[in-house]
Amino acid sequence: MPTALLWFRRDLRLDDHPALLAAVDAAGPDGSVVPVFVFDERLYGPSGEPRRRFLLDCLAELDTSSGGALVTRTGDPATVVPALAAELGAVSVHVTADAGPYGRRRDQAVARALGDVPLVRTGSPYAVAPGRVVKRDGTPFQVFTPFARAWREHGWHSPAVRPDVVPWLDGVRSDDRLPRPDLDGVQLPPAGEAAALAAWHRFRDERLLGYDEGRNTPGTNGTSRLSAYLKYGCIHPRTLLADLAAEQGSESVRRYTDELAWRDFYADVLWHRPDSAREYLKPELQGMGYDSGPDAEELVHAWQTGTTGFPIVDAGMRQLLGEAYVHNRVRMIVASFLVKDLHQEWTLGAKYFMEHLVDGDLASNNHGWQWVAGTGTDASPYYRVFNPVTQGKKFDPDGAYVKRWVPELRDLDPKHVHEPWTAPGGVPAGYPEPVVDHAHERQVSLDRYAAVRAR
DNA sequence: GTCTCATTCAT
DNA sequence: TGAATGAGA
Repeated sequence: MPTALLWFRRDLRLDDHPALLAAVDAAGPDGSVVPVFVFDERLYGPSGEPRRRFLLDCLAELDTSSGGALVTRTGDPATVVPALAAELGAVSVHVTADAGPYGRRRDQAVARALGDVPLVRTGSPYAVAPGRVVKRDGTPFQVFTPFARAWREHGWHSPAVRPDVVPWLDGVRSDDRLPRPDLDGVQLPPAGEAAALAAWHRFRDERLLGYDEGRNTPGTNGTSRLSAYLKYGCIHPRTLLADLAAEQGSESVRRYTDELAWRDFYADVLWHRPDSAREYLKPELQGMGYDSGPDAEELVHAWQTGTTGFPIVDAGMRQLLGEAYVHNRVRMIVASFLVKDLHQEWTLGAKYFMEHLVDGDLASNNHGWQWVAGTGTDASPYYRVFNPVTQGKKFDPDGAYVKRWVPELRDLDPKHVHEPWTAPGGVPAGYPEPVVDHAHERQVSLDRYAAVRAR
């Protein structure tokens, strides 16, 4: 009666799950599979309450779909996993490979601590496992477009077929449950695999063909909203790509595929440069002049709370606090504002995002911030400074997004909503005047950039 | 084969 | 500006 352990991490689903198939296979016809999740303070601690809550809810769903068999334990995986394996006399421990810097170290430690019981890594959270797509000379890509071309050429497996029956072993003891964070009104997406599939099907059937247009207007429901599900592996990108294959030819499908390629690209960059989540990929920009002191702290606070007086920035930051999510276009705008207008290091914004986002993913988030800051791998011919007013007018022309999140501006005519200081009655009561002069701060940033480049 | 250069292109 | 690529030295 062999027992195989299936250790879930960022793969909280049963569909398209190669490691699950490997576990079922290892257990054999008479054996059983024990699903386990380990709460690791190193990951759970810094997650922030929205992700902790979402994770707990995903695990509850996973427990239900595995017939109540899910075992949860708390502690250092290098201790907890071998202890459970010994307790059950497990023949092997199965995981989806983790490509992150901490996950790789952790898995090495667990594999070592398991001794004779093999830690079997099957599959990855990506369409193409990080490290696989390389240039002809074998070195990694540093620019997205050539990476995406090679990534498409490389291709990916079809989704793994869900097993008809999994011989889950019931009744294994779990540690005490962790408290479910009370988020005080934050609206999270419904958790779990079934919700992820439903969200995907709705997007695919109703909005995918309008994605090319819709993805840039935060006031409309134009994006897939799958990021939190992808983060926790409630759905695998291959499942999405398999469906997309049926709809080739449209610009929207190509665009959406590109977004999945960005996710793989950033995971690939992190794979090759494990320090790039914290360290500047262009180290020279670390020496730029950044602001500090009480005034700077007050400006950062205005950014964090959505009270900068720039409507699109405030709307974005309030969406972050209200939904633990921000529309992608707006992420770039608020990030640019913190780095270029408030002269803060990208690391400060990346950290704040990671504390509040339900979809917070180290590779996508931190490299996205580096992209905006101009410190990333992406070679840009100019120093990007987003203009919050122009961006607002362009991507939220009727002000629907701003008005949803900034009620103080609801009565403004669309032509004033992105620059309320031009409204006939001035800035509406209760809404702040702009905390900085964008034209001035833009110049300051450009000057500091020129200074650091001249060195 | 390997280096050098011109061309292309960047959400 | 600089990465990627392919042609030519």
